[in-house]
Amino acid sequence: MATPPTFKRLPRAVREQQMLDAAVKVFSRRGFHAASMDEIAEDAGISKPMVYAYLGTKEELFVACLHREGTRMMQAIAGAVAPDLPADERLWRGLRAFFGFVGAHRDGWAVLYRQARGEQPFARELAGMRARLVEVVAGMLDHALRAEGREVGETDLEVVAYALVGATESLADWLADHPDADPEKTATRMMNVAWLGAGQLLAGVTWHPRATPA
Amino acid sequence: MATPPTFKRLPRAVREQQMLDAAVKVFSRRGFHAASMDEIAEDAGISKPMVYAYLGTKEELFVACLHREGTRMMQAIAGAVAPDLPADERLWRGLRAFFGFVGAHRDGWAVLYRQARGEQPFARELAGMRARLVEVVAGMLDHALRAEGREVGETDLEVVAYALVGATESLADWLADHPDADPEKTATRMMNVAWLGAGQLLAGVTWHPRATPA
DNA sequence: GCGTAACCTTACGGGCGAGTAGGTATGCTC
DNA sequence: GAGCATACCTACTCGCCCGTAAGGTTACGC
Repeated sequence: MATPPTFKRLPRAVREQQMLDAAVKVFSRRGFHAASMDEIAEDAGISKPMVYAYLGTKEELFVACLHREGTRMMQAIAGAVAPDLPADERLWRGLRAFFGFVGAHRDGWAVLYRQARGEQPFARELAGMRARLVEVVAGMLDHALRAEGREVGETDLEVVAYALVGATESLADWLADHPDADPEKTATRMMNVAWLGAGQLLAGVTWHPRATPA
Repeated sequence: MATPPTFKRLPRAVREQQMLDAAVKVFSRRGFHAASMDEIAEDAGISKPMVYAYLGTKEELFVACLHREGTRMMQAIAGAVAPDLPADERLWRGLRAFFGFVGAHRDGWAVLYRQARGEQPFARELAGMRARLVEVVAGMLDHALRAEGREVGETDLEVVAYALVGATESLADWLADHPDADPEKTATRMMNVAWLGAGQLLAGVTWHPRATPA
């Protein structure tokens, strides 16, 4: 026949990646429920049964997206952070890697951050990843604090780490919505907020309510 | 008949509030799509057609939830912040009001923060509220900076404000997941991070990358 | 060149849930 | 206590979309 049409036969591994790409794209735009398997299949240039054959049901497909994007992100960060560097250098490299990842994978970020958060079955999965990040940050703070001979309650540490992670995510979201923004510069800005604020804590400065009016 | 059953006839305004209460509850747990109008109606102790009669379609119902919770939150904050106070006092009161609101309306917060964010039609609505908050925070920073005779680019200001708002939201989320946590104390913690970090900026301290290795 | 296994399709079943049609009871006004 | 408006219900329609059955086509071993 003429036009042995664009339907090239491809090995499974390749198709799977194409499907995941399409799924991430569609899920990020529509959300889990509003996304249709038909649209994902069409966007991947393949028919629906193939998706079921390779990646399974819709939930499993979403989880697969979560895993791929989450792993990529974690590896990007872990790969940038050498454990024997001083704390601020580690933080800086981690932030740079993180914002770099978000800038390069906006769809993936949207799935991780905006979509998976609300839907019950997946929220736990995400909370786990987030918790690991918080733990790492808290560890860095704790390490730095002890080096100064100071110490802070575990909950306080966790909460501050939470705040820092939240601030970072928020900036990532800002970045995702401003395609022209520079990841590097955004990382520098975040570094300023984080390191300077943390520096105060390290120095033992604290704010407390004034007259404590009822 | 015996048992003139619990079906009391109630005026419209009351039912509407009950429905909104139920809707917020169900939406917060299930998310927009997974929530069913039947479940909302049942939870409100009423039948489905009443919901349609009073609040309209599912989307309209969700928007109504967004509006009620959003307005409540904004009013709680605005009511706590007197405009002629010093900046740190205003920030402190705003934070206290905010965390107080979240602690008292965890479901409402979940709808605003976790659910509305991903779904396309509503994201804009939310982004607007968020933008107003960011603007207010940026305004406070700018005001404080000018009082010190310093000045900062508009984008920088916006980005820092974004980070602070993000950190605050993140802590709110932490609060929502820890029912025993104290909103007041959480607000104090956030105040520490925000004010101390901001204080550094006010003082003109900045962090910058060291040797700038490629 | 022919079997066989993997790749890929069209076309359908079936359930779930948004939205509605049409009717019943209750309170309020005069 | 007749009339009317408003609160309220049961029971349906209908479309969308997940998931699958059954069959066609390309490559590859031998």
